[in-house]
Amino acid sequence: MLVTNVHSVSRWQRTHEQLSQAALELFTEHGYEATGTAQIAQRAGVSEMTLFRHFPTKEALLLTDPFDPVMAKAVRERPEEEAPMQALTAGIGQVWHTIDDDALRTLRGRLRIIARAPALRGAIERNSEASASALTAALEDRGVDRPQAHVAAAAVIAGLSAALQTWAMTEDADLQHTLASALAVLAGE
Amino acid sequence: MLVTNVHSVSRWQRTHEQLSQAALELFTEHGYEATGTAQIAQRAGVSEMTLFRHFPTKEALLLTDPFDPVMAKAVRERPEEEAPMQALTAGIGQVWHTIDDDALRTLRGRLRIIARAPALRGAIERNSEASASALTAALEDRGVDRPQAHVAAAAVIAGLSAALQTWAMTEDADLQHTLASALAVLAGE
DNA sequence: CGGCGAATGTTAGTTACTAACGTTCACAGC
DNA sequence: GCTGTGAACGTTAGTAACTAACATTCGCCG
Repeated sequence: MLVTNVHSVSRWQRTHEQLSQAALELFTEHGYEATGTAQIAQRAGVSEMTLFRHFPTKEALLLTDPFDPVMAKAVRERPEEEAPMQALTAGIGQVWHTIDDDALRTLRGRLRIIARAPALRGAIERNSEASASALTAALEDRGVDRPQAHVAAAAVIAGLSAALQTWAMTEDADLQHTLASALAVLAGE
Repeated sequence: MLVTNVHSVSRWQRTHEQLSQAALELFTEHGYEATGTAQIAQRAGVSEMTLFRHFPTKEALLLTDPFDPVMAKAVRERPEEEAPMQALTAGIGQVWHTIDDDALRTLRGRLRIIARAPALRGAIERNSEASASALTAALEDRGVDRPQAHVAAAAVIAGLSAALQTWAMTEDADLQHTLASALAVLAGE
């Protein structure tokens, strides 16, 4: 390290971001599979070991969704009489209007990398287990029993992922429109 | 090999089944992650290299679903006026009554192994990309446009997987009942 | 400045998976 | 029965993601 650092943010947080950014750069340049973990670590200016202390797997460098709790909250606050799928689609629908354009651009970039890497085809689903859990809990709070809540949550997350994937790979696609029609389908048309 | 073989089935098919069976045995005995590919190959009486010539990955030893085309056909034959989610749930619902008990038992065994292995949490979803594609195509034939078909298919498959997972891990669960309520939820209740 | 814990480095190893090339097996025609 | 030919298999050597154990440096507090 050449310069003495500003100490406003923790050291851990800094290297964490450096790693994340280095990974995104290299992935977009050479693709996911053609990029090695050692290579990423090098660009971030740390050792390979440190990389794995920050991210448990290579995949984890791509997947960070901060939207789960927000969606769960929205679902919990839907009117009681709505059926599981209705509450989910409605809750999610209103949340996605609140995300700023910058976050959407980076999200789109990540989705593109994922779509281009065969080895990552199921990565979103695997990652979004967390999202599904959050939504399952939200439904349970509404009185839906566990298995059914799990089914509905998993289904909606999968459908949402599919829609986002399409959006990311289509050149001139409007997110709001894509999402709206996807949620409509999920709600039973 | 000690005995000269009967030639009724091809050599390839025989080792293929030996590998599959050896894997299932070892996975149920020691779990998925504690079982090495070399170990599986050894029990099957072949080299590790041969294992990977038959199965592209370690995961592939577990995943073989022959139900896709049947479900797709059923969906295609649903009445025209049904919405995507309705056609899917109805079509799948009538297919699952036709599967014999033996197939269900082995399916259950496999699902249990998967559920017990953290590394395989998303394996079903990843594998069922094929299933999703088949259902997407079926919906397209019904006049649904591609993105929406993809969303609905991915959602239903994910929900179905979740239901099967619950069924496999619950001691005294009736498949037909579990499936019925899952499909009901997906259809919008 | 001195110390103490957090963050990182180093080394060595395991495991899934691949490439290149040599070897054996099953079955055809002679 | 003998041989040739291609499919199936073995061997060796290697890559890449990840892990464990232990040493080292960094950053902050007294």
